[in-house]
Amino acid sequence: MPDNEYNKIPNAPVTIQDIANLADVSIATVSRYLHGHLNRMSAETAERIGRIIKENNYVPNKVAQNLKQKTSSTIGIMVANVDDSFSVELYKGAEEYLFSVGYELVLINSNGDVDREQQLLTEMRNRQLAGLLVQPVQNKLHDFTALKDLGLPVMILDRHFDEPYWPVIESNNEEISQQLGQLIVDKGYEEVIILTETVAATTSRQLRVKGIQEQVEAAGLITHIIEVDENHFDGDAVHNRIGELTNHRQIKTAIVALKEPLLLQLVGLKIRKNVKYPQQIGIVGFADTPMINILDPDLTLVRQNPMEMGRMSAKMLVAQIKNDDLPADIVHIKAEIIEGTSL
Amino acid sequence: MPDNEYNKIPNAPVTIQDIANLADVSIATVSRYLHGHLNRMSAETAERIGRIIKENNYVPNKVAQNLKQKTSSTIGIMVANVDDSFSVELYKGAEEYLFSVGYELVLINSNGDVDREQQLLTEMRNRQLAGLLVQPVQNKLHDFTALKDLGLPVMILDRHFDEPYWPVIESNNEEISQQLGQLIVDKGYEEVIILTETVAATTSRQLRVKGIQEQVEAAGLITHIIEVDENHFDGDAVHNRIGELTNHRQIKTAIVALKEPLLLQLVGLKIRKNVKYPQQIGIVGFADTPMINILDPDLTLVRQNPMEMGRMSAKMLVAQIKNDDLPADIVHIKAEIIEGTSL
DNA sequence: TTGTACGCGTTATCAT
DNA sequence: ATGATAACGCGTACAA
Repeated sequence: MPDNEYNKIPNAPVTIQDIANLADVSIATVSRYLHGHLNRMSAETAERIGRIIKENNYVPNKVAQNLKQKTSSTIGIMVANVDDSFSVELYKGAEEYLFSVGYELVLINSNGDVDREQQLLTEMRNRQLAGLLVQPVQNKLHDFTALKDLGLPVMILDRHFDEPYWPVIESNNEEISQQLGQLIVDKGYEEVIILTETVAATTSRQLRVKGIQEQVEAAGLITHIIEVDENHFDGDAVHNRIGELTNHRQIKTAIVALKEPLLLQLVGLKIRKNVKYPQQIGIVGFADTPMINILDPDLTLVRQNPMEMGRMSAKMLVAQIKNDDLPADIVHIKAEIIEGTSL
Repeated sequence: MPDNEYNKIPNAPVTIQDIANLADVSIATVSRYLHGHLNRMSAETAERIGRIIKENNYVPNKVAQNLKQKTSSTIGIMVANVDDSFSVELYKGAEEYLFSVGYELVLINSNGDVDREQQLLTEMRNRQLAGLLVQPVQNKLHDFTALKDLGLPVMILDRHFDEPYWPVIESNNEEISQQLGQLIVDKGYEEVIILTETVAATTSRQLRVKGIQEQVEAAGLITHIIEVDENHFDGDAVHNRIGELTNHRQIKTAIVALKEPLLLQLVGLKIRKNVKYPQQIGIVGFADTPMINILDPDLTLVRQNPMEMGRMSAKMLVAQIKNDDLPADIVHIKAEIIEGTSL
């Protein structure tokens, strides 16, 4: 049975061979056309091939291309928590860029779970990825040996390891925290309470605490840290603890939430306990979605730029893929302080 | 140059051929092993192949598999808005299932934009997808002819078209809205205000309005509809409009927000305007994230189950892919009313 | 300017 | 019980 356009089953995808047959040239010529090597054929053939491709709206089979070129066009982004808008913004920024340059982006959710992250990393080899963006849950390079062994191009987002290996994209956590500390000092606060999850767990928290403390303690203020578990937030306990540190002594205090959900909790607390700011208590926090402003347009916020982080990391990843080198650098994306009246 | 294990470049992926060489069998035998046809070889060879596969931790190249089998193992999910937690939950449910059965899921964001959705649909053929989950922005089948022509397995999520074509997964919008209407009646409200974006735009809004109105008007209550644009929400205007419809006439009124962001706006409004419920004004709304409860634990909510919707749609999509048929059905996933004290 | 033929890693048919 | 081999759709030396 001859292999031409007359014996195709209906709706079967049209291949480069089909186009070649219809245009009465070889697949090599069609392939050249597809890759823009128009100078290697006559103007007429080029026109003819182009027309026939349009008519049959042929599009090359990416799977075959990938097999031939030993690459895949899909990139993975392993985020710490899809429920967190920060992670979603990382994704959006990366997706926008990658889509524009012909990659697809697969979202992988480690869900803030160390074990799940570990498992996904080992399963990584099954997926056929060209590269990986990671917002890690763990912070030791050692935990990522599975990934190292893969020899895959990688970018680290939002956090960094004890030991540099892959390039990193982060917010300027320390710098912006220093600015925040200075702002608190300038506003005449006398004490600072930092509300956060376990500080030791991530580098970003460490840097934020460090930045604030440095600046604030240089001005002679006292800082307290309240460590909580976001998933088991005990509003009353926190409220009492804050009470101990403030009311009883009539001291003008700034409360800093290092993460959006905690800021949200804080706002909820403020509403229920009917706290007024900023005469006595000032509130400020890290938040990345406009949503929280719907609720309280007056909040003073530190806003990061996760979308830009995603975009930048995607660009650098593609550069890595193309050059196949590993520039172990750190790029800082600037955060900004949006002043409301809550601080 | 002989093609065996001795001339491999370091770190090159190990192939079925490599395993065959090492095990001193043909690739056919290895392939049989991989597909579990252990009865078609001696126990010793099976053991040997298995061991060598482990030792070299070989894993089959999915790209090659896909090329051979004329399928890809990636599925797309085109959501209306990644900033909306509902869409994210759809994704999560689908991903969880698909991952477990060996597919990867690519998230595509139409961003609530009709033009972008249209463009993505036409570009769909470039991506090599096994199937597509769609949470449509448009509601006319006609707008999806590009997709129809592709002959791709498709599931429609959260909304449905004027004309059935692909199977649909939805919340039981009408039913749950009737229950909500009944609850409002039972609680002794005298009027109902529905806060929503343009009703005509999506079927789910139509069904919700219909369900509420049916039940409530059967009991003789009056309903008002306030249509707003989520992206240009004018709190004062809405507050004034509500004022016109309520305070001035001292009527016990229930306000229903058909969508989480609107409920959030409503709560923000309530806080700023210092409204008390439910003596005079009752508030209830559709919301799918626990987040809103952080803010106000007392809210009465209608909670859908988008994660289950995602999971179910993924299952049905895979079934479609395997059978290659199109059961144009509608599956309803139950929503539930979570009673707080705000209504 | 254009065509032939091989290989990418698998699967599956047909031999032996 | 096992092996040789032809596809899958594409890219690209190498020829012509």
